[in-house]
Amino acid sequence: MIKPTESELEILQVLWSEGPSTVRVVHEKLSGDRQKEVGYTTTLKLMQIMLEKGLLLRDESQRTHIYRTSVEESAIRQGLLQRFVDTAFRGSASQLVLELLGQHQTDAHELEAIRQLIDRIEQEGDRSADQQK
Amino acid sequence: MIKPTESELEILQVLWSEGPSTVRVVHEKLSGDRQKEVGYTTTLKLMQIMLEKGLLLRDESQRTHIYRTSVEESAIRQGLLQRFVDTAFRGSASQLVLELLGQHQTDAHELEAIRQLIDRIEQEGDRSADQQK
DNA sequence: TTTTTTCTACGAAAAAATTCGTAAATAAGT
DNA sequence: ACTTATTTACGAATTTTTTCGTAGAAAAAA
Repeated sequence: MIKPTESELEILQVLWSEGPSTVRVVHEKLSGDRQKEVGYTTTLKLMQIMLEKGLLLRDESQRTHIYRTSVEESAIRQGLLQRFVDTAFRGSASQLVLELLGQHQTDAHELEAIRQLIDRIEQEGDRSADQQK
Repeated sequence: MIKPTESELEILQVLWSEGPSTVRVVHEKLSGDRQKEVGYTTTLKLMQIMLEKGLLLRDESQRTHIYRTSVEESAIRQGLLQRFVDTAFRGSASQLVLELLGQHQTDAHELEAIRQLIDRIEQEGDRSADQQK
């Protein structure tokens, strides 16, 4: 399974939100947003490694290369999430949500959107026998 | 902030679910559950390090020491979750929930538990809201 | 043109995390 | 008693991740 490291994930985040970018742009975004203050070549090196790993692709037609992600954000997220639920919450999704909604004041609209999603999922699954305890 | 590594977290999980245990017990649990096959002294060393860090406590009154966690599971979970939401979902809790529910792995029980949780939160925010949909 | 800046490549150092071997002490088994 | 097994302590090797320095090419600025 694809498992980006923490630093790699930060870079992926930037590329997902900014689209294909140069090392310079990514580096400055990281320096700005976060309290992540590292040298330029550090970011460069990381992105080169990610290229080797196949996590990124790049356009080398210009001297200044342009990198883009090779993986779907949702695919990575799913993998990370699955792993996270397993390791941090022993597989209990509801426990995770409980914790999450407990600490953030998720606003009413989002809450409602989530509830509707649950309704939809439950309906879809209803054709198979109910599993209620 | 407390930040256990992945291996440390696995050990914490065992101790949270099994209660105070010896290295032997933890080690065997890890060997069994997972495809985590390491030597006994590796587990021992890890737990000793965790002791130094203050992540664990131990009873040394017997030769075979008994370790227990010094931190609340929920406290660790909160920290991990906060970090996870930030790094993997750029801080969007609702996005995380949506992704989570999108995965079909979430079974009916979990879904229902989450829905009830949301109902409860919505009620707290607005007491005159519908109870049922 | 000459100088300065910007970029990539590359190697390797530094830091963090994981792994294990060995020795000494205690306990258990025969 | 004596042999084997279990446990801790400790140091260090290994692996993974992160960091950066240096060199050379290309571009931009002066």
